[in-house]
Amino acid sequence: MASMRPHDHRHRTGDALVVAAQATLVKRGEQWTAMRAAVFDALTGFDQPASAYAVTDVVSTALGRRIAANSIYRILDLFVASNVALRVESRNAYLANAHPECQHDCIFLVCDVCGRATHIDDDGVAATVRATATQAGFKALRPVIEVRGKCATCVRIV
Amino acid sequence: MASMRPHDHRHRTGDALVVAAQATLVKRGEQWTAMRAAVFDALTGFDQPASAYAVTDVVSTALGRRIAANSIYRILDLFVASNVALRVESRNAYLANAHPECQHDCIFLVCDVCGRATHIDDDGVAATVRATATQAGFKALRPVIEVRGKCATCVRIV
DNA sequence: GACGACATGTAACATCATATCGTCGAGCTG
DNA sequence: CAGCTCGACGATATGATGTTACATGTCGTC
Repeated sequence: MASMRPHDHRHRTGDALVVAAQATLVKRGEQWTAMRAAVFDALTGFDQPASAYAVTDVVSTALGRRIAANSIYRILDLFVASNVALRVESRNAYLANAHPECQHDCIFLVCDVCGRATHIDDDGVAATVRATATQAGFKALRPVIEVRGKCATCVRIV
Repeated sequence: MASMRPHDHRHRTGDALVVAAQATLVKRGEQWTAMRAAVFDALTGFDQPASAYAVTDVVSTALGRRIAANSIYRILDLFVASNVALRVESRNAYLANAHPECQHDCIFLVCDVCGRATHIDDDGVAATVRATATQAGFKALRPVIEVRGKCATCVRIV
């Protein structure tokens, strides 16, 4: 199946990722508040996409006081709009974007066994999907490409 | 962008579609009850993907008594499992499958303006997505390919 | 210190989905 | 026919997800 090789930017992790996220937000004229930092920290602390309420719990614990879910939603929405976080539509869940500085139509491989999601950027596949939409007279704004199945680890185990 | 031409089975409508849906269910050893018929009718009555609760309202009106949401969910789940209905993940909504007799990884073009969804079957695109997952060591079971954007009509209007 | 802009809090509500257990009727079997 | 089982559906509750409206806080600036 001919598709461009995914380009090989590094997927950032840890502090470097936080710095990148902050920079991305600031570049958009948004603030990097303690609250937002806490939400982003919470996101990076999960090993799989987290629901807004799971994030709420973690942030509440981290800050030592109860945070309302809608505050978290606001921030998650901002993050998604700013490409700092991503939303897995088929799971109603969020994760930190490992490279907020570049824009992709990303693809999620979501394991139905362990719940983990692998985020890959294959611009070739995305372009194919977009082109198909265009052929149908449709103006593609945001492709949602998620593959439900089993990850390499879980295929062996289950 | 090379992709197979979508094959040209007819997308069924109206009574023919109901018959096809019924046949599909029966072939799986499932019953075609009055309740299920009402749910399917409701689905075909919408011009866009409908939420389970919207279906509930329509079915309740049609039957002249209040139907509980969980009954509708049961039936919708059965329909989806039987390929008689499809679920738009990015909208938490359901629609009747225009050709329940054949299995596809279908693609939705979801208009964010008017809410309508166009259902296309491009096995080439789906195969590309599946292949990409496979390359990553992932066992693809159910690709979710939905393109959010504007339909041809709404692009002109808005 | 008054003001504006924006972030966050509070509360209520709306929507989406599942769990559990009870009832009913269709079809089987003795 | 009596009694049984089984699948479909009902009733109720609850949990999960997402939104709205408005109040309050915080901070930079004049």
